[in-house]
Amino acid sequence: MKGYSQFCPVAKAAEIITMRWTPLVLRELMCGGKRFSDLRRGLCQMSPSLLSKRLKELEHHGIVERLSVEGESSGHYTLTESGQQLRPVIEALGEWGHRWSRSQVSDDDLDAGLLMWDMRRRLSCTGLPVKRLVVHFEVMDAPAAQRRWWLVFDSEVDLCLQNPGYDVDVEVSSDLRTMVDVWLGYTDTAAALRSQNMAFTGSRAKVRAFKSMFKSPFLPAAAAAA
Amino acid sequence: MKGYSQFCPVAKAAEIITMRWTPLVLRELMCGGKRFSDLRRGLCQMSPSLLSKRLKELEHHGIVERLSVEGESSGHYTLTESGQQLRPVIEALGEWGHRWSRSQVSDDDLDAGLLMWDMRRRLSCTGLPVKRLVVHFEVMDAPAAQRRWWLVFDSEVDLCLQNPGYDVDVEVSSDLRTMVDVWLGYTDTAAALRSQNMAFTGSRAKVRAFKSMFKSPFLPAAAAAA
DNA sequence: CAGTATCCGATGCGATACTG
DNA sequence: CAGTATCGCATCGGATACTG
Repeated sequence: MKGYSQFCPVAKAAEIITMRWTPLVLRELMCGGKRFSDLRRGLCQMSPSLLSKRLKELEHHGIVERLSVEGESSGHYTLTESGQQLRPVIEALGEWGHRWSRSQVSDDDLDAGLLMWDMRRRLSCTGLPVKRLVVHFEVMDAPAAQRRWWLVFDSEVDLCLQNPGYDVDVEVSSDLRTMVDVWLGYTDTAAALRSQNMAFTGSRAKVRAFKSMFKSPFLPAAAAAA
Repeated sequence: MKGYSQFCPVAKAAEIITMRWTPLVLRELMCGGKRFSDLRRGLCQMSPSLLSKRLKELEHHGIVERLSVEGESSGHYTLTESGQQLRPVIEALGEWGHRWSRSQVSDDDLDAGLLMWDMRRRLSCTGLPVKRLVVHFEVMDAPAAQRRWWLVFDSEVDLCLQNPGYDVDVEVSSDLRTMVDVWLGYTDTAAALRSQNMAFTGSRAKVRAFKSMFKSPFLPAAAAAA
């Protein structure tokens, strides 16, 4: 990308940050992605060569650092101090997007894989009243390969496309649009259940446990918008 | 630009905001530019057709509104509520750029026209102890067409490439790099004068008056960085 | 002045295949 | 798994000229 030939700080920052995919690469790093394959999961439409190129560019600009890990063939990518300080930029983008581009979310922006991956990395199992909770999601209108997911809340949170073998505690079923709306905090979980666009199945106690932790991370943004 | 096929708010916002030139168009609007020609002055390397296209896109996304003005052939562009709320995004970009991309400012990012235009729109003459102050800038190393500028601080601030006829109160001369560094708050005015990379000429009183108003608008950012 | 139309070249980037 | 190399098309956008 050619520069803007302007000394203005907005222009200089934009030259680096606003290249295609770059804000999303930064988002992945800010969400804790470290390995190349972590990043790819959240950037599934991005070709590996382009991801590699962007990471090099970010490294070159001192935003990303590549750390080799003892005993592993490949290293980890992390944000430098300069990269950390881009957080307000990405957050501001996200807040604006949450508030103002809801209507732009088209059907082919909806991807069950990205949704589940985002849940897996943003839901925390701390304070769970049971030792382990196994939740089976069924995305009713997704293509076969993306219909069934298992989230296992244990010491870690785990995401599987195959039944991991444990007994299922809670079954969640819904269409994809509803699930995304709930996850983004546009629709209240209770409202989705009431309207029967979403259903939870399981013992009262397990369902309650699940509800207590299944909170949209976008609720602050949703509240700020209102 | 093709979208990212992600429902994530960061992605949806990035699809719109991070297109080439768009952050700079927004910057211009946020700095008060209203007419097509205002915008062009701050975007001198952008072709009018592309500016027109970007404005249409922004209008289409509900970020910019085009208001026709009574009795004028062309209207004014303004930010809608949604556009106003992009201010934190552009500001965050600018703050990061100010802090982290100083070293990336190359010689051909330096443009006397943009510098003077930015001064003209960001310096305010309120509180000036004289009724009018005429300042002549000479950018020693700029090409002939961009060497000499007059800023007239009156009820309004005016910028001319020709001597506007008034007597000059203060003469400022410097090389372009120094001027930009001072304007961006990287170099203190006093330090630039001491090192003789910049010189002010004029009566003691007029020079003092000028110094009192010639403040970098980036000082808050510079302070935050330190 | 305030834009629009057209053209064409560079290149960004997506797809695919490949390697340590 | 963690990337890299290559290829070719699409498109973005820069230049220029034009119009109301």
